[in-house]
Parts: sequence; C-alpha cells; structure tokens
Amino acid sequence: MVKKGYGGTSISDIAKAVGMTKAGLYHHIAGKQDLLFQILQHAMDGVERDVIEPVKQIEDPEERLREIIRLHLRRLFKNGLEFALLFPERRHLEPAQQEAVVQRGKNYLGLICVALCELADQGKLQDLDINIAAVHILQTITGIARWYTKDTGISEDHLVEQTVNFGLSATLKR
Amino acid sequence: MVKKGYGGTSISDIAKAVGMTKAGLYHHIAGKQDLLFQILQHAMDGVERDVIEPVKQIEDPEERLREIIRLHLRRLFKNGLEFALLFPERRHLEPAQQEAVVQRGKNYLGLICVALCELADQGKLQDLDINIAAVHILQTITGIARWYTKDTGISEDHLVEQTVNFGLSATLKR
DNA sequence: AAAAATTTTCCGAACGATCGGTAGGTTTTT
DNA sequence: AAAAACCTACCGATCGTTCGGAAAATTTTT
Repeated sequence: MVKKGYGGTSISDIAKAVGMTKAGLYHHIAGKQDLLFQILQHAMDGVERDVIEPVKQIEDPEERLREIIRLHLRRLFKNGLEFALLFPERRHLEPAQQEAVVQRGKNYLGLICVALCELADQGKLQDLDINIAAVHILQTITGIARWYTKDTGISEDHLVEQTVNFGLSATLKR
Repeated sequence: MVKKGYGGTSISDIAKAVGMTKAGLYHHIAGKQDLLFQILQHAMDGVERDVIEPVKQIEDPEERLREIIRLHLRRLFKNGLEFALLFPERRHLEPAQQEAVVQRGKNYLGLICVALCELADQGKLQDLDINIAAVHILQTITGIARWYTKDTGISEDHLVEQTVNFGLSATLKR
C-alpha cells in the first residue's frame, strides 16, 4: 500500500503478501477501509507513545523541540519510514474516521506550536509566524520519508542531527 | 486524481469531470498512465519556464535562492497547488517515464544545491550538509501543497515571505 | 455559394480482467 | 467438541480499453 497507494493495492495483493488467500485474510480484517484505519491508528499510537509522552516532561522548550524532532525521526527509522507515507491516504476513509486521524495529527502539531510559543515568550524566537513555522518543521520531518533511503550514503544519525539543526536554526535567534 | 489518487480515480470519473463519455475521452488520450505522464510533464514544463529559467540570470546566490523559493511558490499558487500532489503518483508510470520525471526533479534540486554551494564558498553558510539542506528546503516548499488552503486565514503573500525566511535562516549565517 | 469529401470529435455497446466482499465447508488449534 | 484459522468458489460491480459508427466541424471541389 505504501508502494502502490490505497487504490492501487488490492486485497488479493495484501493477502498474497502475508501468505493467505483473500477469504483467509478477511477473517482478520473488517474490510479494506478499516484495515487502512487500523494501520494509521497503530502508527499514531506509536508516535504518541514514543514521542509525545516522553517529551511531556521536558521543561525547557528548546530542548523539548529538539527532542520532538529527534524522537520522531528515531521512531520513523525504527518502525519503517514508509508508514509516514500512508498518512495522506486517509482521504480514502469515511469522514468520521478521517476526522479522527486528522485530529490526532493536529494534536501533534500543537505540541510543536506550544514549544515555539514558549520560546517566543522567552524572546528566543525569530520574528516569524509560529503556526507556519510549526507546519514547516513537521513537513520537513515527514518529508524525509519521501526521499531518504540508506543507499543515499547518509547515515540515520547524521540525518537526525542535520534535521534538528535545520529546524532550530530556522526558528531560533542566535 | 489529486483528491482520490491515481488508483482511486477511474477513467469514467475523469470523463465525467470533463463532460464526456469514457470512449470520447479516449480519443484524446493514449491511456490512463500516459495521461498522468502528460500532466506531470506539463506541470514541470511550467516550473522550468517560470522558475528555473528566470533565476538563471541571478548572480548573487542568496538572492537566487530567495527567488527560487518565491517563484516556485508563486507558480504553485497560480497554477493550482494541487498539481504538486500528483508528483508522488509517478510511481504508477512505466520505469522509463518514471525515470524521466525523476530526472527533471533532480535537476531542479540541483539548482538549490548549486546556490547553497556558492553560498558556502562565500562563507555565508552555516556548518551543514548541503544536500540534506537542499532537500529540506524543497520539501518545505512542496509540503505546503499538503496543508495550505485559503481558509486557514493565511495570505499567499504572507506565506511566501515566511517560507523564504524559514529556508534562508535555516541555512545562512547571521 | 453550394455540394461533396474528408477529418475530427464523440458515443453506445461490449470485451476480458479484476475489484471488494461473501457463503459454506475443511483443516488446524485449543 | 468447540473455536479459530483458512480455503475454494463464486457474487455483482467496476476497471481500462477497444470497436464501429454517428454527429459535427472542416476542407476541398464544383
């Protein structure tokens, strides 16, 4: 589904990939739409557990923002970058499920916004539109899934470091 | 196709959208794959004309980078942000056509890389990985198509300005 | 200017294939 | 023996594509 998109992936394809027939697979899933929904929910559960929860306890907003980017990328690398590419496929869900996914996405974006706001209060931020900056940072992170592969010669550690610096120096005063 | 993806959009859908029957539409296109290919080529022709060509004459690399971001966004706004979302759908093309599209994309990325390199030579750049920074800038631009709508209350001008600043202060020394 | 010939545009009907999904039965595990 | 896992076989619908011909627009000939 990552490679060929929601519409381009048939249930038979998925069944074959897990070594089953269509009917066998249908014993485990409620339908194609619901399968995508479960995948998205599962992926976001992981982000909530490995990113959102841990950074809650970091007081210093600069350090927190740094960790948000770091942990998010680590999480993507560990769990498979590809899953980030499924996020736009939420358009194939029912409006209600779509809303649920979008809501959790906005929730995460809020995390970055809050960090930026606190930095602004401390006078550490450049003169910029916080909401736009927050989305740009998030797009930079998730955009990595669209181009990064190991055979670029770029190491994960290096990429994490560079991305953190990119996001911070784009927003922080110096 | 922007809304529902390549696989999720049938030829009937497209035909209906242009007020024709399937068979009537097929008089104008060579097939579904080729239609996508033509759309992508057409979109990239526009970028080449409105962005790549104009900035060739700008000597100063900082000014050039600024104009790349500005003109690219202006072009997206004028021609419809949505078309940027079709770029990832190139995966549904034949390998040969896919390669053609990717090549033109890399060509464009090279433009940013060169600007950054020249800035580095002038000692105006932060200590960073130029290739990674270039992709991050590009992802920030194209990422805008994924979230921006007029009803966010953000004006196009404001967004252009903020994005240019974001990209430059992420990479330039100050 | 009218008529004839030609080309372009479009449609109805159908094609084989595949789609998501289901019913009913068999095998495997508990 | 009960329950869970899985299969074969099939459903109606829709997929991308094609074909022969009608309708409309254009060009050529008279």
